[in-house]
Amino acid sequence: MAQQGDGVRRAPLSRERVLRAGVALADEVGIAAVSMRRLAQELGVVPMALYKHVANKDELLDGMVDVVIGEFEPPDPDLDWKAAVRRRVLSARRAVLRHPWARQAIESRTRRTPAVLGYMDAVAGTFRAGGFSADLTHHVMHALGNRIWGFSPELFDEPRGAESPAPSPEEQQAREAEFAQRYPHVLEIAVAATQGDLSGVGGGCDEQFEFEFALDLLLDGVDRLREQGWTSRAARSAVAPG
Amino acid sequence: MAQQGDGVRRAPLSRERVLRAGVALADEVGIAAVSMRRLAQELGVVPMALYKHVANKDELLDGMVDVVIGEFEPPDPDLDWKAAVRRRVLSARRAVLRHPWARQAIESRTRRTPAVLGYMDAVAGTFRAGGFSADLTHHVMHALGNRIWGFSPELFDEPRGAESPAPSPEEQQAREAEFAQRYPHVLEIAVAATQGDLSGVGGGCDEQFEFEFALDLLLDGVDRLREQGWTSRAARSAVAPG
DNA sequence: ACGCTAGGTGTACGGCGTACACCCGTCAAG
DNA sequence: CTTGACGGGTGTACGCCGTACACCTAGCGT
Repeated sequence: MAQQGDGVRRAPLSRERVLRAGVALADEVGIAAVSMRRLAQELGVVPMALYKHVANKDELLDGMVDVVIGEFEPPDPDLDWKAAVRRRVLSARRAVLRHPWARQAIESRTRRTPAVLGYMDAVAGTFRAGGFSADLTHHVMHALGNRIWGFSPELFDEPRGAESPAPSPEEQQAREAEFAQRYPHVLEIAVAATQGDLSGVGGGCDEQFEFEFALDLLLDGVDRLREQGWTSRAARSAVAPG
Repeated sequence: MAQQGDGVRRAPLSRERVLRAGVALADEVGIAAVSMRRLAQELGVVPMALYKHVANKDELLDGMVDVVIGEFEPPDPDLDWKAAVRRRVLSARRAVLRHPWARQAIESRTRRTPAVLGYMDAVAGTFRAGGFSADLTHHVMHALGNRIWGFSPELFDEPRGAESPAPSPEEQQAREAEFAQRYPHVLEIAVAATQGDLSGVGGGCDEQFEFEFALDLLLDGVDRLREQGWTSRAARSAVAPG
């Protein structure tokens, strides 16, 4: 604990503290604004001090991802495989939504840290326990892809940052008309998504619903394959050209 | 064309030329090594010259993505919807595989450039023409997510960069043993994927097969929904808690 | 009392994106 | 033929970044 009391003696750094501060900082200012210097400042410390706890910035980011993964909650072990996977994935989703930078961070890094492997192992184990062959489990993990992490790319999400603030009503209207002509189908599905309310296309889209839609589509699909005793060998030969 | 001949007079820059050079450079050295300075050097020009053709680096990257999208081939218009989507997506995949940095770039930017919108519109239009409601089309687009771009996250891909080069045979074996104990299911599916050849887990995984597996799973799933006259309204109310 | 070590410090380097002032070749108008 | 505007390449400079390397110091086991 070191002698305190002589003014403002700060708690000692540690890898743990550095990573947590990194997560907190990214939550506040976005991942792009997280730099070693900024993080050090936040911790009341000189930049190089961080390097005693993380090897470099890449490892910092990996560690921050691990912190988020640590927030995933394991599901009730009594659930059947489908419910268990669903719960686990939706818990992952909640964690990722709490840390909006995490999606990007998880997508961009491919380091297989113990936390990453542990999570993948848990998901794979759930399929195996549910009667999936290792073969099918493997393909299912691939098919779920990002969805395992609780997110999927948002096709229609808001353009970031401020744009031209007020494009004048008639210009706005002209722009919409051109859009309708050039991208009729995009417009159409945007309308379907918002039930007619077009203020900010994409803003009215229920991401959670979309996510569960796709997740269940995949889970139901693979359930069917499992029931049918699907194997990749059979699939390959069925498809193989004469 | 300006007078040439007096030695090595270079062709004038243009937005087109800048973007193409950016693509070529990224192909060669990876997206991380593409900087305004490096790109300028490649073009035999001072860095600031680029800013006469692209507003900033972000716009450069958006433009480079557009170049890749421009390589996507539209499918034969006589194909039915499923085959048409499949062809279009697999063509997108080929383009993205030609430019390995593109996946990352597409994932990380959310700008809706005309090229992006045009592509989305074409895909959505194919579903609509195939008898999908705008509603279902919307959800299907979401469900396909990244897959529309011809890629999906590679769960198991190689760690990048060189690591500790030779970890000594017995240490290697100890490491594998620990791995097997800690991540049994990951190991199991890795074995299934490589049919027993564990040299470089993940190296032996047939990405193309995985991709088509997931794509067809989704396409067949949504085909079923379409046949059943699925609507999101019905789905929501069927699931809504009493 | 002594030296080891873990951990925080200070300085410095090379690279980045890009703001801003400049300059020069081309070409239309006078 | 002169002129002046303008599109596009140049040069300099600023403030950020990650991090190598040498250093210092407090606390501890001996």
